[in-house]
Amino acid sequence: MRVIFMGTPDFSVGTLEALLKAGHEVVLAVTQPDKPKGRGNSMQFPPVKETALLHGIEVYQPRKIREPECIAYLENYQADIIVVVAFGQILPKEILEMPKYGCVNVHASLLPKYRGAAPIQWAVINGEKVSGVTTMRMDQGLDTGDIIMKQEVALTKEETGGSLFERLAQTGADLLIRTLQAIEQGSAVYTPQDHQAATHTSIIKKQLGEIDWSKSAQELERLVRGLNPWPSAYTQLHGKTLKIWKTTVAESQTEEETGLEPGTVAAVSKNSLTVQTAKGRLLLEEVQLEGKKRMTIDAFLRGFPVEAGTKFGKE
RNA sequence: CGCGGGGUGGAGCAGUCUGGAAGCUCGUCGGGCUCAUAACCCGAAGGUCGCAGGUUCAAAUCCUGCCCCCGCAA
Repeated sequence: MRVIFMGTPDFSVGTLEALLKAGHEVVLAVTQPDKPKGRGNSMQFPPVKETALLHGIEVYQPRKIREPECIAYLENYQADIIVVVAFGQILPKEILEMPKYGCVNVHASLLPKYRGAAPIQWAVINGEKVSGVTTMRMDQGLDTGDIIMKQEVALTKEETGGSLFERLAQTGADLLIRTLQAIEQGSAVYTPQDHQAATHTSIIKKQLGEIDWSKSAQELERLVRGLNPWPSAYTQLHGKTLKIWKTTVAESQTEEETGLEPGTVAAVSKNSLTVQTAKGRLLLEEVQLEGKKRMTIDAFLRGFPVEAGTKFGKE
């Protein structure tokens, strides 16, 4: 099929490549404008642009896809279908109705659950056992279109936002190819969503990573996993930012909660550090002090001794 | 030129301001103790102090340029 692809981040790249591999004719890649990124604010291409250029696909980077001239521009390509994966802009009705087969979206959750911006991280943060990807025919609402296919993916105990991201990107790419096949053969079934059962996720802000020690150890352990590798969970130690990359919930919680304030270092040995939370204790296993590299807790403690009773968080 | 921290034996750090013998906590290797051990005791190896210039009797330390890593902000 003649396909226009819309997407921006790494998550979209797998699907774009799958489309090409499956022999579809990708006539245009639409992606967000280049933005200054990284240290020194150097300009960087969005991942989809990188990939498109690599395969000699034309790239289009409108600031506002809604503009009439942008819409007219897309018309020229006479695409059969538009595939949208994490594009980052809302498509107007004119575009949704433009291609013969409409616009198909790959969403990284089992709709109608986790509609919205960051379904992957939230699934991990909320401790879901199962998540997945859904393909749907887009309509004007946010992730409200009719479902075409779903594929479940089980989360592991050590799942991080990053690991699930990769797995769902791959799963999504496969599912999209199968979805296009079904559409082409006319066997696709469009099932309306159960809007009553819908849940929404909010966009992840960096501030979400600020550890609130008055939560339970289990919640915090999930938060750390969900926000790894981006934007990461963090707290403060002696006024410096300390990123927390990996933790485990301390096992034996039998001893009474000793009255330690949440955020207080409950125990230190030469290769472990245990912090009191509102409920249970958290073992820090991998951390990164501001300006330093990420390191295991024993390495960290060697060069930066921490005493029991030290408080984490803002003073 | 957005702001800031840093590069010191294999790991993590101190020392730099106030130039003048390479330090700390570990790891590694050898020996000892022990029923035993990741514990304890004794000893050893291992470093162009990121790179290149400069100042000086003398530079990890002061000056200049470059490379690399990282935190914040977007």
